[in-house]
Amino acid sequence: MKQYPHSTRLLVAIDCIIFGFDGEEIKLLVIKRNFEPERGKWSLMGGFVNTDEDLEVGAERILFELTGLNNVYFEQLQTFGKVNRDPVERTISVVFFALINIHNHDEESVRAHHAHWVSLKNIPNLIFDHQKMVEIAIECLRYKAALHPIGFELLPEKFTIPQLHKLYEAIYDMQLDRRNFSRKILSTGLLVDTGEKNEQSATKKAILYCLNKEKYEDKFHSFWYFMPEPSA
Amino acid sequence: MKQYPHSTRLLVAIDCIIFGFDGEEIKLLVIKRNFEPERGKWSLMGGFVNTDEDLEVGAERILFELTGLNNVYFEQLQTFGKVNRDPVERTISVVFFALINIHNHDEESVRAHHAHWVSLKNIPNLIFDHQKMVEIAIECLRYKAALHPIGFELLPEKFTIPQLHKLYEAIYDMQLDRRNFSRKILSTGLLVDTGEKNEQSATKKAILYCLNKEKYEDKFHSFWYFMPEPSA
DNA sequence: TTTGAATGTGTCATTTGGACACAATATTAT
DNA sequence: ATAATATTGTGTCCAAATGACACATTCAAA
Repeated sequence: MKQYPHSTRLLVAIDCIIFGFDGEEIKLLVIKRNFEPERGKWSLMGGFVNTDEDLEVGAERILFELTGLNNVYFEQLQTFGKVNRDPVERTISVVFFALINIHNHDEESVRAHHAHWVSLKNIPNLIFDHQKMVEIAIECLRYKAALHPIGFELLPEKFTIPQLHKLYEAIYDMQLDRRNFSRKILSTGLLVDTGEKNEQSATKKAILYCLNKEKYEDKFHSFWYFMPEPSA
Repeated sequence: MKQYPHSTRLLVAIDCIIFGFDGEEIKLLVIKRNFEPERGKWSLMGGFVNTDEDLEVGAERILFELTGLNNVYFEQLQTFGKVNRDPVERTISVVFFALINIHNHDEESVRAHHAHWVSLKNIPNLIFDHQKMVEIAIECLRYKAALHPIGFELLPEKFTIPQLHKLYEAIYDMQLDRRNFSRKILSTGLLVDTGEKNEQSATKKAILYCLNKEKYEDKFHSFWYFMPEPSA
């Protein structure tokens, strides 16, 4: 049913950038391709868009295929469309990035796809323009995490302030004063003391917090940096 | 030369959201379609991606076609790919948004395309999902303008602080204290006094400033809201 | 010359942010 | 037991930024 006869149709792919946090570093989930082209090389997880499939649905499908997870946080990053980005045939790639709790994913699927978590500081060479995609995704993560409380997507439901602190240090690859960070995070009112403590600690056990869902939804879309705070 | 034989190719379009500022309001440039489908309805300016054309090049082509302008600020917004967004045939649309000096564009081309500048507060019904695209573009504009000095793209090279003030009030649709705004803008060091004054004013003539190119490039990529300022 | 609107600059109280000290908690070594 | 050590929670201090607001200056038109 082609009704725009004079226009060319192009292959449309989806690539997924999947971030996790192991408690020390931000990690990226990449696969070792066992298919052509570029078999044996590292790449992002991806696939082609099905004819009857929304882009977001395609992204969910691909994320599920690799991680076995269904309700993960993801958003569209950008679309890459340089003419020669795929040497086989011109392909437009719509790129998504996802944040998952690294301990939740299905290790079986990951093994099946020859996937590995790699440190952002030590990313192997990736095929095509995947390197660039990751760069932009990191920048986007830094952006959003500075303005919206999305970092929590990388942590378990219950988490401690020191964990959160390490997470933000990892995202921005910089040292953040522990005490000022704590004050700032607590002042948002996003954190709720669960009454429990992190029993895993070898020293003083930190308080386990969870998110205040209401405030979370509220604050999610406010950013206000250059603009003044709405005074009511 | 199709070498991914089992995948379906899709139509890929580009749509452009073009913002301008008339001194009072942010305006959007929309066209009245004189072609099918939806002839006679309002829509964003767009076109299909050519086979041998990068996405950005396509966007430039479309922007030039409508405005006659070549070096305008634009960036990729997002890609829209709902299965039924175009009733004729499934079409993926990569959306760009551009900021132009409203007084620079080629009125001839604009007339030829039956295009009009409409106020953001009074946008006519647009075809397909173009309404949604515009919503997201406005949000994106607010985002970026809060964090990066992109507002200047909407003004002439030489501008006054009151103009800038009105621009930001228009972008955020809110009142901003004139004096605090002035202080904040001046403290960035981005503005250079040209020594000239706005002769058009009927009352006190405001100082005309231009951008400090160096600081502009410097500051363009810093955003720092949640994160502390780098202390050097 | 006066008037009125717009523009440039300044003041002040409050809040926020960065640097840093110290007390509390829990494990391990003595 | 007790001390030593590492980690966590909370507080203080000062400088800088922010929001609310006053006042003086400039220009065209009355």
